[in-house]
Amino acid sequence: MPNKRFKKFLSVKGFKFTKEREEIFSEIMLIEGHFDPDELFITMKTKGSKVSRASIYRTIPLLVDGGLIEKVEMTDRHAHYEKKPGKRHHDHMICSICGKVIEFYSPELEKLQESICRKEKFKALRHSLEIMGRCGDCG
Amino acid sequence: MPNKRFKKFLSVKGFKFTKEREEIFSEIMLIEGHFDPDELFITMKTKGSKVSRASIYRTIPLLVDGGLIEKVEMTDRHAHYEKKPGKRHHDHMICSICGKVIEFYSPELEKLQESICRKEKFKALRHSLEIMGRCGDCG
DNA sequence: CATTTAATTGAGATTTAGTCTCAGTTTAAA
DNA sequence: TTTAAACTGAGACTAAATCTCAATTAAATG
Ligand SMILES: [Mn+2]
Ligand SMILES: [Mn+2]
Ligand SMILES: [Zn+2]
Ligand SMILES: [Zn+2]
Repeated sequence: MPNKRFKKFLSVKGFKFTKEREEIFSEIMLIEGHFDPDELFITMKTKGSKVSRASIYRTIPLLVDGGLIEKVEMTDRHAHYEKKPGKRHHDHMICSICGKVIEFYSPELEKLQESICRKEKFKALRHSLEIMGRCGDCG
Repeated sequence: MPNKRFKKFLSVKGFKFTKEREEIFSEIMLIEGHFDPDELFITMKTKGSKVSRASIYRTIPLLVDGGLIEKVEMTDRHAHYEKKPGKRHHDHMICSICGKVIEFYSPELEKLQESICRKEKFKALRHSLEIMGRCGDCG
């Protein structure tokens, strides 16, 4: 389970493996698709969790650093994340009419980006590509 | 001057060409590189402008819609923009160590994106690609 | 197991980017 | 001109994210 990876990451970094962090982490692992910290907080609270909003906002960057989730930074005013393993990297098309999000992955595009970075002597760690426009349904 | 383009855009959309909008627009055109709305407000205020923060926040989306500026949405907590004409579209590599921003433009990459969108029946209007990592200087 | 200490927590205050309200003003078309 | 709709500024408001600090807890050490 990815639980092991999280535990490992924490100990390597000298952070503690607390029940709050575990709870937050495993709740996130249940989520299919995007989530935002506050909606996660509400969900957990509804389920009876005592974990605070502060702990959620503190744990999320740890998970990002540990490579377990990634920021997808939607068009909205607040940050969105999604878990990384289980779903390989992909980019987004976002319809500005209906809000639909089309996930896509193009190996050619990824390759091309890598070669561009190489040319600039830039060591890419992650990237975010969002294409805004109108989806097929919205003409 | 791009001023004409802005005026045209406003009249086509049925919006009014006010002195506030003109002032904001021409101030932006003076800026080389990125800016954020609040720093623009301070700059203008310092120069003696009476334009309100609200008008700045109201005018910026108009300029984006009109294709005169674009959101670059930096890693920060608030939005950044930059003027579009004079400088053709480009994407960004951002060094997470020193913060350096490398602007690049790859016609191949743009072409590839277009063809991917066509495949999804998605009509792309704009996009933002940010590659995070470490620049040459930062190893 | 008991001790110790630095990390972590929750509650709520604080910050701040961005939006909204509304009465008064301005634009531009007629 | 006149007129109607668009626009403005001041400041209230919203909400995402961060911070504060006293109390708690993980986990290393003996
Ligand atoms: Mn990609
Ligand atoms: Mn591009
Ligand atoms: Zn759509
Ligand atoms: Zn650097």
